Amino acid sequence: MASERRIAGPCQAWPEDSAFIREVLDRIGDKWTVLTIGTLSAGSLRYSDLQASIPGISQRMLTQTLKHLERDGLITRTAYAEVPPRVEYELTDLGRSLMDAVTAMVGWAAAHHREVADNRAASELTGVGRGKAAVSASAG
Amino acid sequence: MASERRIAGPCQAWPEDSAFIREVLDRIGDKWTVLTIGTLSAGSLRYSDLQASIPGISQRMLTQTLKHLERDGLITRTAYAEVPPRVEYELTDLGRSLMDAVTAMVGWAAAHHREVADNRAASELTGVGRGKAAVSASAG
DNA sequence: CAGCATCCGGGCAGATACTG
DNA sequence: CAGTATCTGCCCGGATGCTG
Repeated sequence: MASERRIAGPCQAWPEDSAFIREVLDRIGDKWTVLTIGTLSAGSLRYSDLQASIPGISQRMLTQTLKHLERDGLITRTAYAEVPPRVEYELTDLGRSLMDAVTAMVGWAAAHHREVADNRAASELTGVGRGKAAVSASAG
Repeated sequence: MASERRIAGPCQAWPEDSAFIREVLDRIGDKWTVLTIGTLSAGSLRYSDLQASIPGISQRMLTQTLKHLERDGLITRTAYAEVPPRVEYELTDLGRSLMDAVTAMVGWAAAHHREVADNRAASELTGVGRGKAAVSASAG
């Protein structure tokens, strides 16, 4: 909604400022960012919950990811000055808007990662995309 | 279509195998991959055209990206054994299906990258997500 | 034209130890 | 519980030089 001013079809060259793609990729293209946003789609969660919900993540990466997301206004951080410290993270509207893209990505992954893995395995056998590729002879 | 068996809503924990997300992120989460797929959405293109269409890309990255995409069955590579060598790359159906996700991502980027940059600048001033964050005092 | 091989610097990201 | 700080290895990614 309210977006595709550019791209979205046949486009030979990028609008010279493909930098904003880099911007977004540096953010949502990150594995941990996607997982974090997806996890936060459930609603407000605290630090330890996030760490528990995202299997392989380290404190460093979780903290860093959360900070970046907060900096960019994708999530909010609420710290309660209690005796047992408690900090809750929640998606902002902007963060939720990003969820659409993330969901599309995750959806594609869920739907096609099998195919990809299959093609990958097949390529290993045939040697496609690996070393010298077979040349399709054609009229010259 | 035919995808969201999981996620797509309130999900506390990832299905233990968030590995497939890593899979997809390692692929389309890459800046050059996104740009390459987006560029190939125009149709069949040759190596030099791709390099010209993607401003900052190096031969190394272009070649690497193309190989990975070919390995995964997202694009096809057709080499013509002519005197002036010519190689054309084209998206497969699988590659085109990925375009939806990529488009969503790019669309979000185009629509909100301004907001993100804005929030980012504002955070720099207030110190949010940077060093010590202000603690919101609350009832215990 | 369409690649490949190599060197090399920078930042990403894990493990570990410590703090409020 | 919710982080911070540091050390370090690894891989990304650019620049260069060479081939078919």
